[in-house]
Amino acid sequence: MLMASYTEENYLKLIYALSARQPAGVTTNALAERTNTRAASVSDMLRKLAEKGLVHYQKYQGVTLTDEGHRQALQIVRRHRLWEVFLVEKLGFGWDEVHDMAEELEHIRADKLTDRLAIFLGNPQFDPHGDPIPTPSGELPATGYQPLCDATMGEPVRVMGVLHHSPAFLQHLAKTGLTLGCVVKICEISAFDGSVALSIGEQPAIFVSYEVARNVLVG
Amino acid sequence: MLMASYTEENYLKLIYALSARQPAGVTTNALAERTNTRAASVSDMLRKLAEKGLVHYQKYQGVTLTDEGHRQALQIVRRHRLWEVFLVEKLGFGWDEVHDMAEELEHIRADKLTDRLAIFLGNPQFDPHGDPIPTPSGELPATGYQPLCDATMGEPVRVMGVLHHSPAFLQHLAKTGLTLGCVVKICEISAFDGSVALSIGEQPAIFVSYEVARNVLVG
DNA sequence: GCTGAAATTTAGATTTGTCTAAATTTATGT
DNA sequence: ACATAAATTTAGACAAATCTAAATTTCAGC
Repeated sequence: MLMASYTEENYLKLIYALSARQPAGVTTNALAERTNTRAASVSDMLRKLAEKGLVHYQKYQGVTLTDEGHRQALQIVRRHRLWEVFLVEKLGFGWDEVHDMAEELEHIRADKLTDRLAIFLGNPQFDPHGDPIPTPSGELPATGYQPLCDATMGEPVRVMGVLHHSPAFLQHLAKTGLTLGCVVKICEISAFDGSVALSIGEQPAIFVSYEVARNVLVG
Repeated sequence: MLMASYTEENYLKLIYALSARQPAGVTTNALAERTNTRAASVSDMLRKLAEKGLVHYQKYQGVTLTDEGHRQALQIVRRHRLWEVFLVEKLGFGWDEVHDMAEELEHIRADKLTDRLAIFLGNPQFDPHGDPIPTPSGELPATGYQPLCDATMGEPVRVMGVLHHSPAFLQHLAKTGLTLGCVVKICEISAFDGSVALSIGEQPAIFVSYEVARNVLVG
């Protein structure tokens, strides 16, 4: 009754991720879109996950994780983020290349493997995208980071993470020079289109779209 | 038409492994025993693999790999053995603990991952059990090793590998002191039960069963 | 060469995760 | 409030990988 299949794990992880934006309950359509399946398939799966006690599910009312579902989701997230560290730090991949590989590696459940991997990596607290890595017992270091677009104008802040992990977004960041750890300052937010004028370190100011500023975390 | 499923990969790998002992064709029952499934299920799968062009299959006559099947099997074996090196060399596992984890890791197909892993590990030629690691292009370093039981009496030889990978066997070896790389000499083969008297390095002679001697490779 | 045993395959069913199409429930606009 | 649009669920089907039970083929002993 307790062990989730590969597919079920992907649902748990996705419900966890979308819960941040939809705390009252993740919708069927939102899940269908992100899993590249149809809403009908999602309904079936939610019923099954509810039977297993991994989600709270009321028909037509969206879904949230149970305590057990939340615990399992955090384990998956922990494995995903540890493998991302491995791929970047040890194998030399770029942070824009590792998501799909980590997506497969995360499903290997052997706790001994995960724990030794964490030790091998020096028990990192954050993955290459700045996301916190849950501890073995499921605690998630709180970050208190905020989106770059909400930072105080003129105040220097450090880039600590991203909200999007798509290769396209990460490569775009690389081109603008916005790398993890660099210090930036908002110079101006355009009244015309919301574009954000930034200075990165001592460089002259550049413009990034509001969409970019909304998906970069600073602290 | 070309990509094999997780389960199909396990069949290919197994057919490859059993082909060494049954070059004329691996039997359905042999596969059923090793996959923990029934002969009927194996029949179904062999028909499917034949349709995909991965095996030569004549009803009632056993199965062999096609060139493409052989190529894919070697890729899987390469990944399996590279991950075993990683688990032992980098994460500090014993050689008796790594098989099941490698069994899952081997199914991650990303070539970039496999190639970078090989580089990270220093392009090893042999896994922790002494088995040769196929190259990216599918060449398998020939070893010319022979079972310990066939070694010339009184002649010192070096332990280079094992034919069995079960934790029970490997832990038994550890207890007798037969480790990879150690130098041994056959002192006597018992006429009573085939037990083999060995001296390991400068230590006084010990007895191991014929079954042990048959599954240790020396060269 | 026959005959029974062993090995193998076929037939039909089951489970998992998906689909399409139809039915149902909730939300929206006036 | 009420019609209709949007979201969601149900119904029925399918492919993958397995099973049991029955049928078939091969093999071994004589």
